Amino acid sequence: MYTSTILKKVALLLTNRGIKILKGTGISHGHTPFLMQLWKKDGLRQKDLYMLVGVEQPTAVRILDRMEGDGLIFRKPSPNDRRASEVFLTSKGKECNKLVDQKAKELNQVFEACLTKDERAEFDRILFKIQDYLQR
Amino acid sequence: MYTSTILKKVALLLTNRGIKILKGTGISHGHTPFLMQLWKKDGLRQKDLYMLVGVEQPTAVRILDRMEGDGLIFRKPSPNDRRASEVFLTSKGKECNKLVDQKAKELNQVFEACLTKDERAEFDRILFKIQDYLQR
DNA sequence: ACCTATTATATAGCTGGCTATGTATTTTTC
DNA sequence: GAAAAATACATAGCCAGCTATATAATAGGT
Repeated sequence: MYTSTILKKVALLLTNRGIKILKGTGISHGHTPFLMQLWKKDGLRQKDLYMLVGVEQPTAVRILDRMEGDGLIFRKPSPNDRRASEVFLTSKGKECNKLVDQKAKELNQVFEACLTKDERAEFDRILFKIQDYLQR
Repeated sequence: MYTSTILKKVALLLTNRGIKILKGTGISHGHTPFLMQLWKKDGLRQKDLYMLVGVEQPTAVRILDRMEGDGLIFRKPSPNDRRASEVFLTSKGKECNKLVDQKAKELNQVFEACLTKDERAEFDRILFKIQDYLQR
């Protein structure tokens, strides 16, 4: 059994659990990494956003389109660069902060439920190591 | 930073690397887990296949449709149950065994390149533990 | 034997990942 | 300063995940 196979399977199981946890909130699991970045710093450009989130530009465009349609964000043309648009949270986008963070913590409790503290620390450390290598 | 976030990000990076590695082979990354099961045991029912692969039934149907279109597999109505179809490898599907396994090994070398043997063993062990928990 | 429930596959339609390409606006280079 | 290169975003179209639902066949209960 290849490590990449099991890793992808676990990621899929986690994603599906995350979807279930978010059901009924009106927030999609694809929105959450964008929301998290915007809660940290509002008014980012699309480019900054998709670099931080780690997806390609057209993926971000479509997710932001839906988030805009759902009333979570709005785009404003950048005053400095007419090619660029800046992304801002609506009040709805700001207010769901606590709810979504609670749901994210709930998902993350999977690890607390099945791993020891040492295992979690080691797991995180190894994941970052792999990420660094793959993004070298 | 949540463990689930970094785990999903690493899985995405790995998936994309796998896609690059498979480019030019005519095999899609979604096909490989199905091929691997069929190399072990040919003539499985669709149901057995998607259970083993760990995806939902409609996901499997569509991937098998494409694999059939690509000449990797064919479906045969089950003699025992007229609802079911059994999935068989074509000669093309059988012959790509070595190539695809080599590509899978190549992808898996990511882990050998950035982790020690002990880290790999620990990482696998933890992944299986999480998988067991999520599939409880 | 029939009617119901279950099962196996297929279809429709959503989300989120990608590459390739288009369009408008900088930025760079000469 | 004009042409070329680069950049920011949008669009088109593919793949792979999902849920909900349809269809056909089998299995079960009375």
